[in-house]
Amino acid sequence: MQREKVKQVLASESGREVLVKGWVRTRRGNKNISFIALNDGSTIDNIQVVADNGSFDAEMMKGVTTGSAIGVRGSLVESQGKGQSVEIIAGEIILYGTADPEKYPLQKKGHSMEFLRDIAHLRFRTNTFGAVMRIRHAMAYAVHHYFNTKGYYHLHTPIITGSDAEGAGEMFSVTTLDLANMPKGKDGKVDFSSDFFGKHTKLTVSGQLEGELGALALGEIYTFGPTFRAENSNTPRHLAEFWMIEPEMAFYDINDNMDLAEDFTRYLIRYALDNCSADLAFLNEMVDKDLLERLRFVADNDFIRTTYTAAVEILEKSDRKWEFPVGWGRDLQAEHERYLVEEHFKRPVILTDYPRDIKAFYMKQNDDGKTVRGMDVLFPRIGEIIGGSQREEVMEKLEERMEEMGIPAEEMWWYLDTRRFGTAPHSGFGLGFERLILFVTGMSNIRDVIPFPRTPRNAEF
RNA sequence: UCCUCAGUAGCUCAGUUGGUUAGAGCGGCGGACUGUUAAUCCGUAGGUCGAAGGUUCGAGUCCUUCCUGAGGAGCCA
Repeated sequence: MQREKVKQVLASESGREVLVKGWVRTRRGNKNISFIALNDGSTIDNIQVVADNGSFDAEMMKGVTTGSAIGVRGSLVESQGKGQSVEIIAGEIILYGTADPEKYPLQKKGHSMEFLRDIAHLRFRTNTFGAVMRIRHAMAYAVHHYFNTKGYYHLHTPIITGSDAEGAGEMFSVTTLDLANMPKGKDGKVDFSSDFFGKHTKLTVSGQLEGELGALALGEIYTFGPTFRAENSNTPRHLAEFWMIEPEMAFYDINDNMDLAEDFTRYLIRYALDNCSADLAFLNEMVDKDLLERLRFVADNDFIRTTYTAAVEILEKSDRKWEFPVGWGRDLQAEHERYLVEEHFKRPVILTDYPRDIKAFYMKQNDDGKTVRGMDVLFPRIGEIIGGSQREEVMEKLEERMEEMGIPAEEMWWYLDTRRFGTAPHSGFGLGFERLILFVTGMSNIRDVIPFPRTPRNAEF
């Protein structure tokens, strides 16, 4: 007999034999009858299995407890009780694996997110993490679908890089040298010439620079891969290992870039609303009562687009007391961004044209000599979800900026070659995948939207 | 990394100005109930009070250091 997924069984007509396999969420009942809520991960909903205890081996039935894995063959019938439309009257129960109730850490009752983080290997078996992981999958699929439909190519940029100049944060070193006995050069520094790659290599902090190389030949590309930042960040919005989506497009200026960023994020949110309704309904009920309303609002309304300079004026005119000073040339603090998004505009905001001195070397300089064509997309609750820019395509200006900021041009010869040979206007951005999932699920800590979070002092599992 | 708060049973927490034998709910276990929905009811076991020092006749409670976690800030996606 063919096994069916709970999702299909729940959606199907009663009056037939079915076979399901999954994990027991709860078991209720008395001496004579058992009600088993069975979940197989295909949907947040459980199927109720009704078992006449007398018809089954008593020793086997003792093993059917919360967390155990079972298979059930039986007839699908209209439920006599309330709370579900159909249920399975068990004809045969196969006990695959028991879960000692005295030791199994998951209970019928809710657990704190902190506790579940300590048992991240088992937390997939909770309603919340099942929902989050199904949504995470749907969002990853939607990313690829979106770009494929638009003619973008998925480019696999390297995880291991020899470049020192990505400039997006502290990096993890990658080496096969003996850590207890590192070879030293005459200057006392580590000599990497005998290392695996013959040079000092690190884990990537961004695929952007390589992405630009692809875009300036293939037209439109995107990356979607892991990214590593060795920053000692302890916040609900940062991970040391996270996934980032970085589209890069030839012949796109900053306005085209903004159009894409907005269309892309609103598409993803609409996709979740259209395809993850059961999981979102659960999260809306149990995690964040405003979730669905917020998602619909963002999907249905245009983002505000304004400049850094205009934003500073808004902040200066407000009668709010700022913990950090506001002024042209200063970077916006979290409190400033939150005010703009959550109180002043009350919707997502795209800020552009930042002072050049607070942004990266590769951003295109404006004619005013003061600002660059960078853009940040700011979302309610989570702040910066996207950072991007039009890239500087003029060789002389790029070299000048690198010189000013101490970026070694000789190590970046391959990057500069794209400006040397057939340079063209181009743009791109980075979307933090986990921050997107945070927004879409209504979860409050980024460690709870990735299966196995890597944060300072934590690489368990 | 900085600031604030927290760490007591498997989980979530209470524990008074320092005072006898450290409590509750849930979960587990045993029992009752022929249709339950986080079932209900009765009973029961379960503790190195984060760690190490210190103050005191006496420390879960006060002090010091450290560890761990959370929230805020910075870095950013």
